Amino acid sequence: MTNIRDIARESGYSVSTVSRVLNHKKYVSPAVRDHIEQVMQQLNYVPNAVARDLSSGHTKTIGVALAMVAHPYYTTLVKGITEAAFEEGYQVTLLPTDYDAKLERRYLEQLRQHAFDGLIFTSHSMPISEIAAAQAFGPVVVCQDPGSVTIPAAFTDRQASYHEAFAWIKQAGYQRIGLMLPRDPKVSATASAMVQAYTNVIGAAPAADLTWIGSMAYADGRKAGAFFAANGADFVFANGDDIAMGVHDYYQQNHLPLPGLMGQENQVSSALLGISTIDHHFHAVGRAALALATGAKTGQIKIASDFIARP
Amino acid sequence: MTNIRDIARESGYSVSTVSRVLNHKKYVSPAVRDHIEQVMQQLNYVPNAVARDLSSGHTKTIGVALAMVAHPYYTTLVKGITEAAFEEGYQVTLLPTDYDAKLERRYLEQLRQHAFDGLIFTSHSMPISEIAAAQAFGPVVVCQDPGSVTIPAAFTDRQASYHEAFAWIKQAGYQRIGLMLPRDPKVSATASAMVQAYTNVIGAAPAADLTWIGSMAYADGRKAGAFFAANGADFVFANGDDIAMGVHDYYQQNHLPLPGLMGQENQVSSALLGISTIDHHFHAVGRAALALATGAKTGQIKIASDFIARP
DNA sequence: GTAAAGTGTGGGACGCGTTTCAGGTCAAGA
DNA sequence: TCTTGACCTGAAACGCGTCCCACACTTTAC
Repeated sequence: MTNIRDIARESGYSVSTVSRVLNHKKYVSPAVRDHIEQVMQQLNYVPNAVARDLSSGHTKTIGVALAMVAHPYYTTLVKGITEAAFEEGYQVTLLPTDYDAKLERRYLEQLRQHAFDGLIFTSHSMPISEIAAAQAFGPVVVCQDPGSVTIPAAFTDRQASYHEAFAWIKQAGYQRIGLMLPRDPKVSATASAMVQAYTNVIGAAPAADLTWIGSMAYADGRKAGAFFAANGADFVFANGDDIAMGVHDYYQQNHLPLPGLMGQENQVSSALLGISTIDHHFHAVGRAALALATGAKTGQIKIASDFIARP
Repeated sequence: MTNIRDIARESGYSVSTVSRVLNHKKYVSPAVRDHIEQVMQQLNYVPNAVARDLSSGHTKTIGVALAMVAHPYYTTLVKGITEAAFEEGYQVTLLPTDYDAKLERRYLEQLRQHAFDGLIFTSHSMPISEIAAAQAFGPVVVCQDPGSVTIPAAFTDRQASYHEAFAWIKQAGYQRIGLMLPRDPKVSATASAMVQAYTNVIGAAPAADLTWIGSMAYADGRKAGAFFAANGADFVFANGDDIAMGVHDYYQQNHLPLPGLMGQENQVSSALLGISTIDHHFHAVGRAALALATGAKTGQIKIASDFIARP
């Protein structure tokens, strides 16, 4: 591999001048520029990206920690992040966590080692306080409401739309309202937000026989369908449109009368089923998160979510 | 930022010894090791990842060029890639192309500059011959059948399942079989494979009034539905389950008699509609592509796809 | 006419870890 | 006793650009 010093020697100019040519800077006479460019061509010279990063002190890369790679929540978020990153000249590195705090810590350590310029946690299993402490290593962004913890965050304001959604359910006269949560509300901010809204609006916390914990995809919806059917739910509020569809299918295939249904994420499936859903605008959240990670914006960015009622 | 030389000076040992401690190498006496570790602790030392990459000559990063970030084909592929990468100690950087050959070239240039150790094209708009030529820059992998071009490739053997699918359609007695293609078959290998199978099995190339070009997602399916309804198709073979669902919805909402339908990708939606589909096993393709990009495997890896018939 | 400003180049330090090679010590085996 | 080899440590080169500073010369500007 030929390097910048080879070019300098071969062309008869200094490394500084070659560097100037390389970076299209001023103060190089046209003749010299041409000559050096020719030599670079001849020696098939390519500047080394890693050396550049080392020298410049940044990588123009943002790490994105995500629990699941192929899941609509993460996919949409990543799309927003990637899109904004591209516009800003950053690249995005995917860091799978599988909800493992150990892995999350490993990625924070990488941030500390300057492997990337910033780190976005699309979800996190570590305590938020620990993540906040890691800001000493570099820009860290979370995608959930950090509460009183001081840390850059981009997230949807779920409460407003959750309240709206439950009010809608209540008004429709449903009595036994089932709730599907992605994970235990003790560890999942999303789940606890749903429980809280349920409790506030309906007037009581969801009963155990109306609460399903651990739903990520369609197949979970089918399993949950059996659970809710057995427990006589007349409404099921799922944590995703595909999941709601799973519930729907269970009832239908077993020729049971369908309960009321509501999903989240505003995917194709809820439109198909004609059920209500909530659009959390994760794409916008992703864009905001990227802006925070690069330092283009600071503080906390709350994005409104929309309750989409369908009769 | 304190560096390895600071540690050497402060501890009274040489840089080499500190490096040995850092990398848990043999030939450091326990006492010295302890002492140096203590100094590193005190000075809050963290090795610089970029300097390491520069020195070691690799980044342990694989670039993944993809046309669309939030699309089931790419998502599934990326999941397979990421999963395998994690196991092998590699990281994955997402490189959005939006089907733009210019961007693809830019990423090849980055490979040349050693920004990553390998590059996977999940799809490509550049001519394959040009990509093959770029192998001089480093490992480049494509995810489509490269034909006679010599380049590492991981892809699904679509022909077998496409043939099976069309044979199934033919046997069912359909006469006006509509075909939905993601892009122009002149530029898309996937599209041309579909056209070829259609032609072989049905006995004639798909007519213009039965061919829809440019379908990526559900919404395109709805548009195509109008097209096929107007042209009297009695069957529609879509290039995705969600797309097929779009077609289905168009017919249903306009109270038209449903045509036969078939999708691809074996997603939730085809199961819901009870229509046939093809599972291309993109997850496995992704894993194979990663193995090729790291050099763990070589050559071309063809993965069988499955035709899933549903009455 | 002379100071100020702009232009063109080079030297060399800096960012930072890895690795090769040399030199020295000490104990086990012949 | 001599050899061999494992063990410990250091000097310095290497991977490769970037950037500040100095120096020299040429234009403007007043």
